[in-house]
Amino acid sequence: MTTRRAAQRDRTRDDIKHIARQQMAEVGAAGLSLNAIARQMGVAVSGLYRYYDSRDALVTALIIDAFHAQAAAMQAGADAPPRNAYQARMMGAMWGYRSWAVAHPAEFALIYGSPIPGYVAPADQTRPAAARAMTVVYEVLNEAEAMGKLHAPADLPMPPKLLRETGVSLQVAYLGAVGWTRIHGHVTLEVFGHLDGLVTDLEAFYRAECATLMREGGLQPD
Amino acid sequence: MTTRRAAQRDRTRDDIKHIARQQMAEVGAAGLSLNAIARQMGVAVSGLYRYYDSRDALVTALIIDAFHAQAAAMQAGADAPPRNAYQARMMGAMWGYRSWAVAHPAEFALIYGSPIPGYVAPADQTRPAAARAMTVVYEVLNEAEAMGKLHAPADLPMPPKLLRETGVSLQVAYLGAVGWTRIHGHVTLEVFGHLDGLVTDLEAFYRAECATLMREGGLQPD
DNA sequence: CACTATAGTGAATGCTATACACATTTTAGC
DNA sequence: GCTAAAATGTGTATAGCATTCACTATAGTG
Repeated sequence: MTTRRAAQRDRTRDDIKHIARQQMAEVGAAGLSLNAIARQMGVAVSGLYRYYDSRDALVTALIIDAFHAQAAAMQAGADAPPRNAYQARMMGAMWGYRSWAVAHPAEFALIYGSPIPGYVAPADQTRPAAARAMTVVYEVLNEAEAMGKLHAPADLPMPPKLLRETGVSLQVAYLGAVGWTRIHGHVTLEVFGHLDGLVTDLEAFYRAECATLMREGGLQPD
Repeated sequence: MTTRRAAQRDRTRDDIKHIARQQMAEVGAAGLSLNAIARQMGVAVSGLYRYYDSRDALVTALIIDAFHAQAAAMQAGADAPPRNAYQARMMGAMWGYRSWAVAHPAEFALIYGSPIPGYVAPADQTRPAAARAMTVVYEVLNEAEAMGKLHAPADLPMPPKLLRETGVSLQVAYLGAVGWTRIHGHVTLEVFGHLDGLVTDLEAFYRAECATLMREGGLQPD
């Protein structure tokens, strides 16, 4: 129950992650090097293994952090407008998704880019973190739906397990999935630089797509 | 002007790329290893440098091939229906985009996933290859527009340079960009496994999104 | 047929992750 | 306050990686 040493330990683990994020920003997610981290920390590389079992374990920790960070950005965006301004809240969440991504391209690449060579994410740890983002959206949509402000066309069946476990309606699940794919398409192309020269004003373009999406979902302007 | 030796050389280069693609399918794009390729070819790794200046040079070649392969898949999809069945041709191109991606996930990751650590693509070589896919779409949309079958809302300015260089109209450029972001969002999430459990029937879901897109663009059923 | 350009080899360099044995420091129990 | 245990950190060793270079064997060309 001692916390003197445990606290120190946590601090070191955070230091490692912090430097790792820094390096990712420079050299990219897959270029993460324990040696480089140790060098910057002024410590022997073998010592890092006291804090993370392997490079993969560190990557997993970074992935989970990244999912949480993005979800937090979305939550903040969704919480800013008044409670009953559903469209503004949705817009806030979607804007948070993109803002976080363009501000943290390497961490975005880590969670949504190509999988790292030998690495396989331990689903039991990363899945819950990944689900948090969707939860933010579901929350807003649920409330809008309860107020009768949502009229999305859901002409396709959705996974029963998803509906059961999240408790959302068919239309909420459908709109969530459609919304995510659209939003994500723009964001991932923008972050990886594939929209350069194709679009004039990336922010305006994104906003327009979000507006279209909400119109389609029957979410009226507040 | 001899071609005896040159042909042999080209054949070997293709062999290398072939094995590289094979390995990418197993270990992922960033996990590509010259050593592993040489081992499988039963040759000394240093010998590979006679054919590609570096690992990056090989990667560049694979990227260009991948862009062309996907564009070819789209072209084939667009060419299958009758010339004046514009909606079917668009659908064919979009279906080709996704089909190629799910059939070649590693190569898809190579061109649209997170950038490889130290690697920077030589834009002068990869850009033209990357643009080919969009050209396929532009071609169909141009013809549909000329026939008065396209009514896309283009409420945003598009890059003048793009319009000038491709010769497409504002609405075609706009619909192309919107379409790509949507399509790509679904495909990239599907290929990287992020839609598992979120969507019941991935193909039906994709088709529905494509249909929505074309309806929005004013492309009538043929 | 003889010459030469090329293909291919093996060794060397300097990265990387990881494992292990050892030394040092810090904490906990008495 | 002292001692035993636990945790931290180091140095070394192994194995895999990309890349360079000097060298040899060979195949294509004139």
